[in-house]
Amino acid sequence: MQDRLTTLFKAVADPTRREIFHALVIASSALSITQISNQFEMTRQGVTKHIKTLEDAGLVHLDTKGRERFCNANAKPLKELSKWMTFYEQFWDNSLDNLDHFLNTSKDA
Amino acid sequence: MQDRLTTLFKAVADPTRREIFHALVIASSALSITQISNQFEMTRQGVTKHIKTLEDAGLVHLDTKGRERFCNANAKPLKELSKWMTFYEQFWDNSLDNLDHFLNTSKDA
DNA sequence: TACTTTAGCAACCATAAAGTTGCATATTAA
DNA sequence: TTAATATGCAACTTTATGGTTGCTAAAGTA
Repeated sequence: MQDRLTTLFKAVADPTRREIFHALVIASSALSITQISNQFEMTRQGVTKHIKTLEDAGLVHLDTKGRERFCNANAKPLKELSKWMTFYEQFWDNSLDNLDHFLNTSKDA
Repeated sequence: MQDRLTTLFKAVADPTRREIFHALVIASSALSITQISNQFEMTRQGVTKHIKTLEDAGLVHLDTKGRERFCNANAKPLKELSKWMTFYEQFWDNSLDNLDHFLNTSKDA
């Protein structure tokens, strides 16, 4: 369907999803779908969809206990985004001389 | 309309846009819209739209010369994404102990 | 057993997004 | 001045996306 990087970037491109993810990261314990829903002005089903997207991206892990599903954040996949950006870091501060730097640092690699 | 982080993440969440951006970053000189279009199996208008999105995110700078518009990549805005991720780095390798680390590093801030 | 809570699933809606075609316009070349 | 090139703009199509409502089922509780 779509590559991992795209899945990850899209998951995080939605502001609501970033909020949910953040809430889970700083939560003192795993939160159920309903608990998360209560923190947002949105239906439970809406939250469920976002959780699914985050889960697909590997940013959330679900743990079913009885009738509840507890969500845990997993920040690890963000490493992949960070890694993608690494290449462009060399161009951050010399946007006008992209070529030179690129050639100098990669031609003999 | 939407916050900067969202604009940025969305710009970069599209694989075609990442390709265009990459092509511009490693290009030896600014490329015109037509020149970029020739590198992609897409109409010129399609590319124009992507360029517009990248421009809105600040990742591309346009420079009109005569009837042509030359595009330059600007990687600087990626810093903002990187900055966003910084907070979550502390959770990369201890996804199960999010709370503890968070409390230890931010409670007295 | 009856009631309540947690959640999934499906259908639906509105809007955004990716990409297209067609046409008008400005600039450059012949 | 005529032709060719580079582009923008607008309209349109298709498919995703964010969100909703309504219903069903499973798991606890009284």
